[in-house]
This record gives sequence, C-alpha cells and structure tokens, in this order.
Amino acid sequence: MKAKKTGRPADSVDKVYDALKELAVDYRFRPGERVNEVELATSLGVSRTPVREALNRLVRDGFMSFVPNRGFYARDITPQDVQDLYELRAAIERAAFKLACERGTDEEIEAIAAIWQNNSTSHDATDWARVAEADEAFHLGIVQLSANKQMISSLEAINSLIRFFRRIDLESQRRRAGLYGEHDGIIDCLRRRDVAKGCEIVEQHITLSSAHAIEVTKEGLARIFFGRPGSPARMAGQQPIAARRKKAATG
Amino acid sequence: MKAKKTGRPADSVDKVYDALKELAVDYRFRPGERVNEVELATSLGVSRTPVREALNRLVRDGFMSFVPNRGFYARDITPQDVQDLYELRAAIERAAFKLACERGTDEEIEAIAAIWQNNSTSHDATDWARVAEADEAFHLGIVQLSANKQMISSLEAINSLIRFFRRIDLESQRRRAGLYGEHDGIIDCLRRRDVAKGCEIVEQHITLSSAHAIEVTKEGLARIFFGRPGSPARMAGQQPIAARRKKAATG
DNA sequence: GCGTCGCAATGTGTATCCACTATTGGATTG
DNA sequence: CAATCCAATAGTGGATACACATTGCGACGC
Repeated sequence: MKAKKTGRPADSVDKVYDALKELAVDYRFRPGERVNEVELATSLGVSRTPVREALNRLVRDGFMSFVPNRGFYARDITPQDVQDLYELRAAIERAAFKLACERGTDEEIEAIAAIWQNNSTSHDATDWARVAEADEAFHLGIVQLSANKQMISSLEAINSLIRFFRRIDLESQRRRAGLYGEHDGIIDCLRRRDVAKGCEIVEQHITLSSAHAIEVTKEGLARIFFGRPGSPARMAGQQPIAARRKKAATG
Repeated sequence: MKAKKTGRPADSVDKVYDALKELAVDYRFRPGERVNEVELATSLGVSRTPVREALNRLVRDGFMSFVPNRGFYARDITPQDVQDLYELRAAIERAAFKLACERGTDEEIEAIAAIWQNNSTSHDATDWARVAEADEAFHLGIVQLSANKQMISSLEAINSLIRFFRRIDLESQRRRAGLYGEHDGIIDCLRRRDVAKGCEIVEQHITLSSAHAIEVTKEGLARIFFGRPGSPARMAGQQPIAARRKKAATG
C-alpha cells in the first residue's frame, strides 16, 4: 500500500504558504527585497502558480508587498512599524481582557494560569525563545477567553508579524524583570474580575515593549544582516534566500 | 488612439479583486454559498488564474473561506460575527482616539470636524447611505490622526466587512438619535485633548451598534434573500451571482 | 567622456491544458 | 421502496506556454 495517495498534493498552496510564512516571520527575506517567483518555485519543487497564490496571501498578512509588473517584495522593517504593531496589540488585548473578565469561566482562567506556570518554570529560564513562546501563548489564551473570533485572529496575525521582535524584546534585561510579575498581576485581576486594574496592567505591559521599538528594530536589523547569534531559528549561517541569485548567474 | 495600451491589462487581478470585493461587501454572494471560479472568470472576461488570486486575497480579507478541492465559499453571516467586528472596531478606535489626542494637530482636528459638518449637513439627512459614508469617513479620519498604520489598515478592513450592516444600523431610529450628538462630543473631547472622556464616548458610541447585532443581522438576511428595499447599491432586482448557475445548466 | 537610444535578457501576467477530486443522477439490489 | 454503488460530469489544482513589461548593458552620437 502506498501510504495514502501521492497522486495530487491538493494543498500545495498551503504548504508553500506555510514554508514562505516561516521564512518571512524570521526575516529570512531581506527587508524590501524583491522576491523571485521562479526561484522560489523551483526551490520548493512546485510551479509558479501556487507560489503566487501563497504570496498573495502573504501580502494580505502584511509579510509582502506587491507592485504590478514588478512582483512581490519582502516586508520592510522600521521602528515605526514595530511600534504600530505593539500599539495595535495593546488595543486588542486590553479590550479582550475586559471581555474575558465578563465571559471567561473560573476554570478557563485557572487553565491559563496553569499553562503559564508550566511553560515558564519547567524550562530553562534563559531559553528566551521558549519564554517568548510561553508569553505569546499566555496572551493569546486570555484573548481566547474573550470568545471574540475577530480579536483572536487579528492577534494571531499580529503575533506572527512581531514574533521576530518579541524574542529580541524578551531578551533584554529590562523586560525580563517585569514579565513574571506582570503576568501574575494580570491573572490576579482576571480571577477577581478587576476590569479597571487589569486593563491598566495589560496596556502598560504591552506599551512597555512598544517603547523599545527603536532598540529592538536596530538589534533585529543587525541579526538579519550580520547573522543571528541568539536565535533558535538560525540555520547554521545560511544566507538569506536571495543570495542564491548570484549562484544562478554564475552557473 | 487606444488611450495608452491595450496589450496587457497588467492588473487584471486588481480589477477582479475590486469587482469581487464590491460584490462581497454588499453580500451579493449568498452567505455560505460556493463560488464558481469558471463562471466568475467568464463573467469578468478573464481566465481562472487572476480570479483565483483575487479570491485568495478575499479569503485573507475575511470575505471568503476556502476548502481544498472544493473551492471558495462566500462568508457566512451570524449575529456573533457582526458583534465581534463591532467590538474589535471599538477596541481599535478607542486606542486610536487616545493616540489622536497626543499626536493630532489642532488643524487636523478642525479638518475632521469640518468634513463631518459638511457631509452630514449638506445632503438630505434621510439618505442613510450617505450618512453611513460620512460616519465611516469621520471615524476613519480620527484613526488616521493616530498615525498608526496598522490601526488604519485594520479599521479599513473592518469597515469593508461591516459596511453592509452599518447602513442598516444607521437607519434605525435609535441610532440616528445619538449619532450627531456623539460625534460632536468626540470632536469636543479631541479639541480639549480629553482622553478619558473621549475614550468613553467612542467606546460607548460603537458598543451601541454592537448591541444591535442580532436585529441588524436579521434585517440584513432579509435584504439579502428578499431584496433590499432601502439599499443604494441594489441592482434593479438583479439576482445574486449564483442564480445564474441554473441558466447555464438549462442552456 | 558622457548621455541616450535600443536591444537582449530576465521575470512577471495570464490563458490554457490536463490530472485528479467531488458531486450528482440513475441504475441496481436488498 | 429505500439505500447503495457506479458512472458521467462539473469543477478544482497545478504546470506550462507564451505575451508583455522592466531592466541592464552596450553601442552610438554628441
């Protein structure tokens, strides 16, 4: 038996989309750089058609821009963009916290508290990538309690866009200091359904990161162009995708 | 002389996207209905390729869903979805108002006040479609003062998704009553940079609409399936796109 | 030496073609 | 008569082919 069926992938676009998104999340496309469709297609073993469809999705996700007759370009990176994203995130999480206080059950709240406890204590506390993951899950969990699908999907989209910077942000001493206490405070307010204070903490908590946008962006640029010493996603010195163009030219 | 060049459209996708989006905004696709690619393609005079790319974008915009090997489906319509959208909108506009107080100049604020005055008084006050347009412009204008690109584009996306319901919402007596006074109040707070009170009004102002989601959705469904007596976008009794499938079958 | 024109190479835009999947209507069987 | 299986058809998934736009480079003229 041949497993299941190899006749038609039927979800090439999804696979291509996932692959490209992963690259884009980690800024493996250099900011502002033109993306070559045929190169991507051959590199992924598919034709240009699914690649273009996936790129179209990524445009909508904010990872690519598009210029007719010129093609797709990787997202740029400016401190303002990073700050804007954090501000929007703060707005959504604040509102979601309010709704979570109204709609979340005690059990659901305890579940989130437990997840954070597990994730944050069971691993090496210096593995910042893991901490960032736990942080993302914690915040997303609260927003899920709001039961507002739009807020959830918006936050997920934002999370993808800022994941690269979140890791950097959480590595800075300044952020580490407050993280655990602030999360405890949020959970505490959630338990007591203290909307006013909880909103305050959530907003402050995220705005803090927003304020560091410039430094975080600077560090991010350095990692993109000079390698990424602390990043878990680094690929043993692998160059950004586009560097391969040269090779093709010389071949 | 043929204008410029008719050799290649070069932006078929954009045109198709705009056309389909306009249909989707007005719920000219019946909720949940499967969208036929070939039919759309022939009806728009292009091939399936740009249609699929446009549909992919619309998926990202929230107007379509997609099932592999089955195709694209028009967005569904539930009161919960409408409410979720309004809640998210309230969250963004509240935060944007705060930023607008900090970042907007006096001139910019007066410009928005003027635009609202013009739009809301120069036309027949019973042309609710126009009122809805002015309302949308007013709110978007304030968010633009926040200078937060993410908030602006998110709000634009939300506006497209709720435009159909906004018209309905503004037709109800209950909403009309408060609209002008609330907008004046918002402008007033903006002028005085009264963040606390302004946020309050903005949030309330939008939450009011959120609370009517069920009625608005009901009315919306009625218009989608039984015609749309008050809508400015009605096409002289034209049927929804998909009705044409039958014709093709009988031909 | 410098600017400009034009041509060639690279790459995007989209139509079309074929493979495969889902669906539907009808025939067959319990 | 109802449920199920099968075949025909409609429709999607993706690769390819070709037309056109852009761009870079070299030749030519100034």
